[in-house]
Amino acid sequence: MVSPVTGTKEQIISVAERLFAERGFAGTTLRSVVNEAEVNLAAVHYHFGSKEELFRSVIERLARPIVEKELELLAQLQAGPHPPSVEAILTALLQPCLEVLTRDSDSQFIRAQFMGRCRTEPEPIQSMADREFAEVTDAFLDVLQRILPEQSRLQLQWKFDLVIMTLIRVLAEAGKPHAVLKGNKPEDIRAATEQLVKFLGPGMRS
Amino acid sequence: MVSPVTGTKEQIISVAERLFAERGFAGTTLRSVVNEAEVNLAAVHYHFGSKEELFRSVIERLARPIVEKELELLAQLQAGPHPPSVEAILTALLQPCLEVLTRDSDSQFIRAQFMGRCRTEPEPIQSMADREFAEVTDAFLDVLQRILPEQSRLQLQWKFDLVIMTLIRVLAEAGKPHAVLKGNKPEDIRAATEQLVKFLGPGMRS
DNA sequence: AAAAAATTAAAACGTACGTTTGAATGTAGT
DNA sequence: ACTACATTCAAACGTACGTTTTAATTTTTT
Repeated sequence: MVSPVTGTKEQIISVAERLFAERGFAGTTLRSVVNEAEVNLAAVHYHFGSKEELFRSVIERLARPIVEKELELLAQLQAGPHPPSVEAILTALLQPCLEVLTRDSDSQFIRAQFMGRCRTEPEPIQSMADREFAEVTDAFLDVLQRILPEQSRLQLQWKFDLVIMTLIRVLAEAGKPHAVLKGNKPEDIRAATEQLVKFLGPGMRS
Repeated sequence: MVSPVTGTKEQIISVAERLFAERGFAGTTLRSVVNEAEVNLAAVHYHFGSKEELFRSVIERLARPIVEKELELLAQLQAGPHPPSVEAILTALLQPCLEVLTRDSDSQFIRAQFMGRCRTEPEPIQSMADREFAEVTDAFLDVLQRILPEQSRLQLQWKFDLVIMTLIRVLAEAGKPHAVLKGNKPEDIRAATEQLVKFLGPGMRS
């Protein structure tokens, strides 16, 4: 080993995350990944087996901390004495994403753009991401259903879906001139979360 | 000519629209387009010059009727004696899209998915679509600014962007089990528009 | 009907893709 | 030091891509 800042495997995942985010699955070549990662082409298949499995690895590394944080916040809300407000639930959903997805990114909001890709890529890519977030999706829908019993499950489902889509758009546009999310400083994240909750909260109640 | 239902050029655009929508720009091969369109491979470069120009042609055919309809509805609103409500503006924005994008599609909601692609493809694809809708975007922002003067232009811009993103998501998911938009019948479109306006209207006012 | 222009057709161009191979190198464990 | 294993490397594999070329064919014009 010459002196990679981190291991080959992590290096590949990091570069792949950015390129997949910018150019999509089909638009990203393994050769461009290994060039930027400064590793050998064959290393991808040695460590991951295929391009598709590399994509799955990127999803997993990204999703795990978000899912855990969201489930934790949701559990806290449910443990409280009073049923949580719509706004509190939305905050528990949006905050971890905004935090995790904008953290530790040397350049820009790569992880956010990557998340967006996951929802627009053709199968079987899309299902990979859905599966990774299925647990937290169900949990949130259950809580929402409890405090909004007058709305049908169907309504809650498409509204939740639109909330996620909004979040992803916000993240994908983060840092751009007229974006909600200006930067990745804690105050930026708090401000953006607050604005988004105000934007989405009323519609959630129908 | 053996017996193409319509001209070669239109045939190519129609198939390309669907495949671009399903697989994205990079994920769609010209060979798959000409196979399904039952035309010769060279016809693409004869009629369009390149893959990129083919994509532009798809955008143009799709955007023109929507832009015209939206500008017309907006002009009607402004011509009225009273300043229009947020809800009326949202309806003028959403209705034409829902109508045009779900009309005449033999199979499913292809045009809608295609619109979504335009916003997530890498440059220069994304700018192509932006340019095509720039006029109507500016017009809507101006009207919104007039009736919501207490909000900054910046706020209105990102909110408008989120509305468009929501619309695209609704269209992309149209027809699926838990979608807002159930089908392409007039009553389905009216119902979906109404639900969306209720969902987005309050947030628009902040 | 002949000439001109527009369109379609088949084949090949060079390039780049994901993947595989087999040898070279590094890293433990004994 | 030797063995066993894990990792890296350069090179090549077959395939498919966007594009070009040249000729055949159809359509339009005169």
